[in-house]
Amino acid sequence: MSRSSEPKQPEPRWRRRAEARPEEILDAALAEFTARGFEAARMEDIAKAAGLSKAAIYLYFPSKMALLEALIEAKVAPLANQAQTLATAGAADPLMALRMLATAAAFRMADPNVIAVPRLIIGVSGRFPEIAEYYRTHVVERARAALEALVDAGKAKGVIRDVDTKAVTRAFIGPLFFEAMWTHVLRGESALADPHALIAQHFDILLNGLEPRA
Amino acid sequence: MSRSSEPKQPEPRWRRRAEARPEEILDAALAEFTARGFEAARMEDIAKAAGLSKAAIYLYFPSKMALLEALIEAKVAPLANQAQTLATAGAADPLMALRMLATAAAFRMADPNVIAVPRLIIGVSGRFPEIAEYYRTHVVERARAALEALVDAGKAKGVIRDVDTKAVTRAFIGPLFFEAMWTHVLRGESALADPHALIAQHFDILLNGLEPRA
Amino acid sequence: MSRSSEPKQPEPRWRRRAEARPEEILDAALAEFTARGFEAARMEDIAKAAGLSKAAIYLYFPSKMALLEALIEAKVAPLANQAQTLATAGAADPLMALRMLATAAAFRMADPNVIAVPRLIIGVSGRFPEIAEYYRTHVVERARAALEALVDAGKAKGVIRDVDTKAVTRAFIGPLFFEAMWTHVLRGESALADPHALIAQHFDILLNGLEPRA
Amino acid sequence: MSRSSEPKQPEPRWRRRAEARPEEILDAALAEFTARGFEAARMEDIAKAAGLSKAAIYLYFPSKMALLEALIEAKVAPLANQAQTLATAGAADPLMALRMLATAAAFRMADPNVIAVPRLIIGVSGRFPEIAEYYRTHVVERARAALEALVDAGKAKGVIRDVDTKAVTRAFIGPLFFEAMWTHVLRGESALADPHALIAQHFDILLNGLEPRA
DNA sequence: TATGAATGAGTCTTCATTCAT
DNA sequence: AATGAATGAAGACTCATTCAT
Repeated sequence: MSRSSEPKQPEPRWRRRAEARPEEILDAALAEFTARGFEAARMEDIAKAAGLSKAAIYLYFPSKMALLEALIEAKVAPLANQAQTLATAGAADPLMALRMLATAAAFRMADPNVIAVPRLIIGVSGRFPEIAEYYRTHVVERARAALEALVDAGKAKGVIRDVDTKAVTRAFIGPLFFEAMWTHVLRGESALADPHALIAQHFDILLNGLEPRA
Repeated sequence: MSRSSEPKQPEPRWRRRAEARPEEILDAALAEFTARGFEAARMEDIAKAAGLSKAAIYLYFPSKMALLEALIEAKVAPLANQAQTLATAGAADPLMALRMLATAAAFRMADPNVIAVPRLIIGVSGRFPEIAEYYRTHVVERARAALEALVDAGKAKGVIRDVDTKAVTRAFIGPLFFEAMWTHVLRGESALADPHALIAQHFDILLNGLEPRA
Repeated sequence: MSRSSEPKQPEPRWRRRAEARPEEILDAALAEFTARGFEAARMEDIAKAAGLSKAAIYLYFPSKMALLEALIEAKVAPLANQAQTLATAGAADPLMALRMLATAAAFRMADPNVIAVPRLIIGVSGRFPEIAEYYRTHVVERARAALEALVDAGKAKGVIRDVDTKAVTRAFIGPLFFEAMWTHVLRGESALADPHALIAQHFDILLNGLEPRA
Repeated sequence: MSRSSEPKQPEPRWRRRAEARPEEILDAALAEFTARGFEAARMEDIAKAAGLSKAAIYLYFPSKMALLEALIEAKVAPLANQAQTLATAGAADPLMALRMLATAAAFRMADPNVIAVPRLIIGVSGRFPEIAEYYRTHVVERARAALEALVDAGKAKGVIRDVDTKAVTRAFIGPLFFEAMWTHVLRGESALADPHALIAQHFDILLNGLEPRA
């Protein structure tokens, strides 16, 4: 039990938190990029937001562009995983999985960060198509694939009508995406004041297509 | 001799295109803004694309920002009108109106210019919220209102089930919007290779929610 | 005779001397590069010396490096030609040619600009070996070749002893080069206060080797 | 216990190389300064080459400039001594001394380090005239003086013709200097592939001027 | 109306130098 | 003695905008 028995762990008191820095910087960068756009964001502001001097950022990232890339990559990895998980975990009860997914999505939509990255990508897609492509292949395409797998599973199980899988998927994603843009980019009044009710409505529409009503 | 005898024709040899200029410039600006983003777009490139010298642009627009504003305004006006028209024209047969609308939208989606403005707005929304607001109130809100009017009309006529109007509207717009982003921003392969078929599918899903199948 | 008969030569009164600029800039650049070294020279100072704003330089040269390259090239061309001329023009009386050459060189040595370029090249040779090579092949090697041709011609005519051509050439160039460095780089007191006398001495030494004294 | 009993040996485990450090650093500095020029050389690279961290250099030298100064001084001292020695040691047989000197110089010329310092000085002379002056007074002027002493001694002994001492000296140094620049700075093919033979030729020229052939 | 030339203000990036450990 | 982390100051380069013609 006794910690005292352990040999000396030099563990400098706080090591100037060097290894926390990259993440802090990326967070600051995302914030600035989102607020001002990639081009208009100033390294100095990112630095200030991260609590560093301008020059210090370059100890961790070699350029503004690298910051953007690292940012995308960092934010993308978890999403890709989630998609993977979803497809397998939901295979047992695809319909339930879709329902839960929509509800979860609707709730997370209150967080402006959710669309921060997509929005950023839309902004830079013209100049850096590789980034758009990276996002498409690593996130959107995987998410689509996961959803399609769920729908196909549902169709196989007979719990979902025989509709075009791609169309359903699009019909599933689209409104959520649009809602996010509407709310956080256009700053329109969210229709999701009561996400429960509205998602139910939305899903009802979809489900009526998927699962013909009695 | 005799200049004085002529009526006041100030030698219009080159004049002809003069008043076409503003529009040409705006087109060039939209192209550059879309391709590079507002910040990264260079006045010089816009000028080149419009066939003018950099300085000449300033004879028509006082600043880059003014270019952006004029651009939005110019592209927005027709849309606002269309929305207006739609609501009234479609009142007679709302369901048919919605169908035609979806089909038309799907077809126009092949044109990358369709999302050029929305995309641009997403890009600058962080820095110029007024622009985002302008677009929201002048375009998106009106379009929504028009659609909602159609749906409500449909419900009143009994040809549309009693669902939540806002939800249907979102379910109608969302997938189209998403498809546009997917295709032109992320450069994903369009699911609309055969728009007819797919829109039918999409609409089928919606309609199954709107108009319960037998 | 009458100019008046000619059609309108628009010839703007002074055309803002745009085409004189590049040379002015190069001169300023040479001065700064020589005074401070390539790295330490600031574009702003070059601009100031050339009577322009910093940004204006970039209308004529795309980068500091380009400035250096253009500079070398501009200063090198005439030298290369002179070498060419020398070899042919002097073929008739090689000994006289060498004498005159040495005298001319000694006189021009008073001008600090003479070694400005060689000195600059020595300074940047480590970082930009291509520039050193360019200078070697275009200037030094040609000069050597021209001198060697003269010496060989002299030997063929019997007015120069049968010494090793390369060695003579080196013995001819070396002291002049050293004198230049001594005077302008190390700011030592020139031994050439009376170039005539000293060149005579120097040449006497050489000639006594070339043409054994009675 | 008992530390007190030991004599003051402050644990010299690692000490050994400590006092070699300054020299190692200076060597690294010379290498970098030569390769990139004083301005372009980065302290970090010097540190790396010397096997230290950037900050550690400052424990030995207070600034980059100090590094340059120390460097010059360190490299200059031996040269000054050699010159001193030369003049006295060669007084007995000045002609032989000059011959040996030339041969030795020619052989040492294969080592690129020989001109490293002169080259460096030429590079920084514009910005730091004091350094150029230091080098001139401490090295070049002394070397000249030593050579002139030899020549004068030769003249006094009657083994050297009565030429202008300064001119001979210059004629002696110049070609060697030029050869060094040619070889190591311009990277031209050395004429000294066989130094013996060529020096003989070179010296032959000089000596024929000093000591008229039969 | 049109433009080649010019510039002021700004941004990214670098680097000698210092600091805390 | 040594270093990883940090920064202030500076410089190359860009670009929206203005000016003179």
